[in-house]
Amino acid sequence: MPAIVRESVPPRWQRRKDARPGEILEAALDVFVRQGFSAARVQEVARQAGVTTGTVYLYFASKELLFEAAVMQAMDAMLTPSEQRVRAHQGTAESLLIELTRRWWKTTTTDPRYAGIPQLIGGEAERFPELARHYVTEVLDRGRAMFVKVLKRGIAAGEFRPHDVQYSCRLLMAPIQYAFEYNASLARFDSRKRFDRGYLDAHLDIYLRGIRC
Amino acid sequence: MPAIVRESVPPRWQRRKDARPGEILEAALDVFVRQGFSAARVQEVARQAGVTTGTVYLYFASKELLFEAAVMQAMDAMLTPSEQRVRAHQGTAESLLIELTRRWWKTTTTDPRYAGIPQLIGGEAERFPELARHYVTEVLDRGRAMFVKVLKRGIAAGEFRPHDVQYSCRLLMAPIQYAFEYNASLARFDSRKRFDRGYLDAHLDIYLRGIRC
Amino acid sequence: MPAIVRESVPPRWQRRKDARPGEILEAALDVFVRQGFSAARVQEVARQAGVTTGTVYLYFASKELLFEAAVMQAMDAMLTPSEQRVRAHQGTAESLLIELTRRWWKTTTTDPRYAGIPQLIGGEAERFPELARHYVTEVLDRGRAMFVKVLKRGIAAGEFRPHDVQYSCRLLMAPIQYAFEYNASLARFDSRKRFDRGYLDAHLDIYLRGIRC
Amino acid sequence: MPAIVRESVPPRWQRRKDARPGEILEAALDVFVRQGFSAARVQEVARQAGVTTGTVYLYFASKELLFEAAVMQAMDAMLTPSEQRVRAHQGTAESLLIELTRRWWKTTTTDPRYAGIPQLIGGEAERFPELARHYVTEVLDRGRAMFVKVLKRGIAAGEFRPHDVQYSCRLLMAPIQYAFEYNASLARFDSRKRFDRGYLDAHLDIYLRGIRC
DNA sequence: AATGAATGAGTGTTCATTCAT
DNA sequence: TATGAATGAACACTCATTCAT
Repeated sequence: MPAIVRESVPPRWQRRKDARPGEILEAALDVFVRQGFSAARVQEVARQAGVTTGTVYLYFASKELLFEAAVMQAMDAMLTPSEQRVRAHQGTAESLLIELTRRWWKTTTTDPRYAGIPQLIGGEAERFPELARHYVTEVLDRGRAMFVKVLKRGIAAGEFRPHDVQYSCRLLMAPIQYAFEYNASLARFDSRKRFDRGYLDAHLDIYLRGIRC
Repeated sequence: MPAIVRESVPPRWQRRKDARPGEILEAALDVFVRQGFSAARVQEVARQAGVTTGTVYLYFASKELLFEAAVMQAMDAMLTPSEQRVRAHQGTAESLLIELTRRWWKTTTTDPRYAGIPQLIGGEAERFPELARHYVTEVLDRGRAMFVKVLKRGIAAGEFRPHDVQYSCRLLMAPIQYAFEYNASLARFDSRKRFDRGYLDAHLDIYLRGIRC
Repeated sequence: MPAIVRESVPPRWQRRKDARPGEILEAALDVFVRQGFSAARVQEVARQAGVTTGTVYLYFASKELLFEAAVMQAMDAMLTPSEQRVRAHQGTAESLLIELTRRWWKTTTTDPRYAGIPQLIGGEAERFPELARHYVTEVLDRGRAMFVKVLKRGIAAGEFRPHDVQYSCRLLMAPIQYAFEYNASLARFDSRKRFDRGYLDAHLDIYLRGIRC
Repeated sequence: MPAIVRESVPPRWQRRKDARPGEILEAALDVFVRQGFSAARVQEVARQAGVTTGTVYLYFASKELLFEAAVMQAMDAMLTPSEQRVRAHQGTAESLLIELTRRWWKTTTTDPRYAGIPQLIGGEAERFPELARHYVTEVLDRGRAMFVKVLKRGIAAGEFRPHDVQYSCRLLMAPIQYAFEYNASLARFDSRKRFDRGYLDAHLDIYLRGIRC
């Protein structure tokens, strides 16, 4: 989801200059997504990063800070620079909506490393409220704002019938987000895996029919 | 002569063999949903159930079995008992769809104890695959089958345009399930809490327009 | 091993008049011999005695006292009234020695319930020194005294050559006691089980040749 | 100007990866022999080894495995390395028998650390059958085989009268093994401690007279 | 007397964190 | 920097003992 230029806020989860911290964060993200915060073992993170336990603590003062840093980095990576597309786009709102949605789907399913992040954040919201708040305000709200802009443009242009875009933007996003979560965790137990490309097409088909004039 | 005043010493414990398991399961569900399996403490479950740790192990042989029992019980309670409505219904497929959906929404939001279960199951799918499989086959698949039946009936009756109901049933359910998960975890960090009744109405509005002939 | 009339010493390990305590003690002995004191479970004792846990504590104030009572009772039962035979015997010392030894062997192997007691006492000597002392003074020393008496008589009669009977009595008993312990624990892992009747005969044969004039 | 005095702060711990396992095993053996498996506390083992509980688990995955390792090591150390003496010996079978027996006695009483092992193994045979089997086949059977060889040689040479050496080898060993066990546990409650060097001499005296031609 | 559900102190074990090397 | 052996606090689980029934 979108984002433009990030102001240099120096938060707790600072990244060092070297490559090491990055490798550790990548490994951490993987382990945390698969196991959750509590079940994840720092040693396992170290092993996957190809370092020893002590090294992890050389860069991150605690497991909690490692978690925060890993998730923050992942969230940053989720903020795709799609907002520029919104400004630059010349065609209909509908075509833009389709393009943005397809790109989102493609990005996430191509690199599924981050598909489990939202579920992880939701699951650890009790213990890491700051992270949850960050996700809601910096990732979700920004994505919503982008879609809201397009939906409003479509209404203004007479493409879409007038309606509460706060709801419709959520209804555009929810099936996609649900699909990502499902594919990341439960899909493997489902014999009828239907959260595929056809699912997205069906979604856009029904959804767009539903909001057109 | 004053009667001897018996100071009512409350007994150190009560003997309630039949009630205990249920109370423990209820407490366990609450704790597990909030903290996840690993972060949850058996002692905390015991405390919430009003017993000591040992008592928990009197009824459940291990933390894992306690978890499974709690989630299983909750899943059973989630099983939509609406299938009879589908058989009995006389009106249009659309009206039935609306009724079923509204009932589902109402049940879950009225008794929000179970709203976090799917997220919990998804988060622990790696560690409890059996539970995940059970959820997919016994809860999700049955719910899907119910909606599929109504959608097919609607298509047959000419209410809905022909389409792949495997997708449309998922698209009917996904926004609702996503809303439940969101409300159970992230909503509290969202200043614009819009996964409310209006959201459901908007969903039905857009969705039904989208599949009508 | 021998003993005559026991003076009525009222020790901690008092037996109640009922049958219950006896059944519990019997079960306790069995469990303690098989598992040792620490590994034994009071519940298991109760189960084998056909009562519930609480009942055990109705008769024995603690697991330790139960253990002491069980072992004491068993020791009492090991004290066979053979000393009378020593006094009454008319034949040679050798024939008496053979008779006493065979009787001891027969008694213990016929009713192997008590074969494991000495090993149990030895294993728990650290924790139950009183019991160990009792075994040494009341069981072992008495048995030794009996055999010493016969050996001395044999020497006096010119049957056996003069020697230190403190040693020879121990050397008469040791192979037998070792055989009991072995048969009670390790024999089952031994493919060549040779601590049988032939072993006893060989013992008497070699031993008697060794002490004869 | 006085040199700065460095107060020698002792390090919180030493890093001794190679030495640790051995030290822990030694401590473990001591504790297990004295208390038995169940009564022994891992913490006590750690304390005696001069480490913390966690360190024990760094080298041994569980209390059971620690037990097995400790007993196994001790058993290996018990394996009579006397077999070469049997092959090399030039004198009479009797003199060899005496030499082997005296050496066995001396070794065990000089380093009495291992005197309690057989009793420990016997006591835990129910819980650790593998260990018991190993003891019987690798320690007892090998010791027996050694003595059997010498006894047969003696019979062939006309030193000993013909007899079943399976029994006589056991009768040679049993009084010694019993003495070890006794000295390791009950001897301290015995006012007449006679399982001493004189006991061994008496044993050899009687036994050899018993099997000579 | 008898029961067995409930207790709670204690034990084995894990793992985030530290620090001697 | 980097290591990984060592720590110790915390947790799951057990079981002797109690006591309401």
